[in-house]
Amino acid sequence: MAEKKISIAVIRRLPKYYRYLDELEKSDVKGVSSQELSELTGFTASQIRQDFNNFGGFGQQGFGYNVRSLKLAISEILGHDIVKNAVMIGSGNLGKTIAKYPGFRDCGLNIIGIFDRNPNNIGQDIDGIQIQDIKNVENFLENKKVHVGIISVDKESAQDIADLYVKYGLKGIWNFAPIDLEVPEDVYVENVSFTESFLVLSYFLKNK
Amino acid sequence: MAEKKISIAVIRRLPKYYRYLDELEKSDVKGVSSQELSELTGFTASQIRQDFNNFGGFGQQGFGYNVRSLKLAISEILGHDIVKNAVMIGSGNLGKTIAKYPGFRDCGLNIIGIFDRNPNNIGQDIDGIQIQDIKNVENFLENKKVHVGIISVDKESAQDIADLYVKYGLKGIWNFAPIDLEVPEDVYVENVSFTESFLVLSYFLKNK
DNA sequence: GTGAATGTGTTATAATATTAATAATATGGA
DNA sequence: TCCATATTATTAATATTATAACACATTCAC
Repeated sequence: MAEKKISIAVIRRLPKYYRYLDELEKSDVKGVSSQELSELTGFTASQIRQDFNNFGGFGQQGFGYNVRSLKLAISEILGHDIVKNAVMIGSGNLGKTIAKYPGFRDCGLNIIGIFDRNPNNIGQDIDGIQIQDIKNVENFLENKKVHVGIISVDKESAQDIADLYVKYGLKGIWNFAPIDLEVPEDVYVENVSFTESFLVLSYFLKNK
Repeated sequence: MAEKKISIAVIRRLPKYYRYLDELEKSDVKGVSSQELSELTGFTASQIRQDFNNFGGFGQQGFGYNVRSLKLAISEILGHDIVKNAVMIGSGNLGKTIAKYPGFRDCGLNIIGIFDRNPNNIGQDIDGIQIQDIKNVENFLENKKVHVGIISVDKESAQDIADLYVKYGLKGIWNFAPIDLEVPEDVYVENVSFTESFLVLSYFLKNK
């Protein structure tokens, strides 16, 4: 198969489509047109049709898209339904918040281990997961099937943690530290940066 | 003046430039070339020069860019140095984490009020700010100079909060709820979506 | 059944963004 | 002072992304 490469811009729109399709399905709506989705999402109908066509024609001419099957298709592409075991290092405020965040289960995120070096945190329980001493993390990564490494430590330690994740073969890193991690080609890093986000807001506050 | 519009893609790169320039300045580096910045940021040197030229030539041919003045220029563009008073509604795990997040002061974020409807939270103190009853928020917005509204409530309440912020004339909303807010043209909403971020990671985990 | 209306899939066009190429300019050493 | 070097500013070329256009399949009313 030709494996047409789907652009990152399209990928970043998929979760939004998914969200609305999920809502529609819950409201028992069976079909939806690109025009209707356009009104919901704010993207143009043309773009929506283009996006969906990236992964094969789902629509039915004269009718629109079947909500359920389109949602499933997007879910499939995003790997929504696959369970992704994750380890978190750093259980400060941010780590705890992420670990407790509702709705991740629905994305297939399954945090199976949380580690910290702070003795005050070790032993605490976050939604049924006990925070372990970071000393145990290598052993844990060695023996468990872990797909995603979450980094919620300060920026000084973040690269070390990333190196550790890479060493144990994790291919996905979810990084909350405000630093650019250096990882091999085949590892994907998804950054969440509060500061960068806020600065963009700051820009528009000033220039709008 | 011609007010050349700077594209959003450029704006989203600026915080990263700022970060590295800040580091360089702290290491007492006086000048930097686009080539060097390229190695640091991962953007091409050509793109970096283009970006900087969007807001006037700062470089010196044969030498590069002056770290300090370039940093100041970017800071100026982002409105980094301007104090932005903010109100937060929703002081659950996420709200508390944001409120305590270190480094925001350096971006000009100044949270002056935190509100919640949960009696268990009201009265608690977050880094010197007392959580108030949400009943008081209208009065607060009426009387204080507030620039940014932070939304850290669940998605069911988010639109109501947004409406409230809009009603009191705030022009910037920092939204952490997983929903697209409807606001007038002149209000800018910056979304932070953990779920969307994670799903992109999920995609690459599967397709890389 | 037939024809108008709907709405996709696809191709064409336009707009943006990125990268490359080149001309211009400051620096520093002989 | 003049030349070689470094490196920007600017223009040009390319690639990517988004929008528009339209032919054609499907539905639905009559």
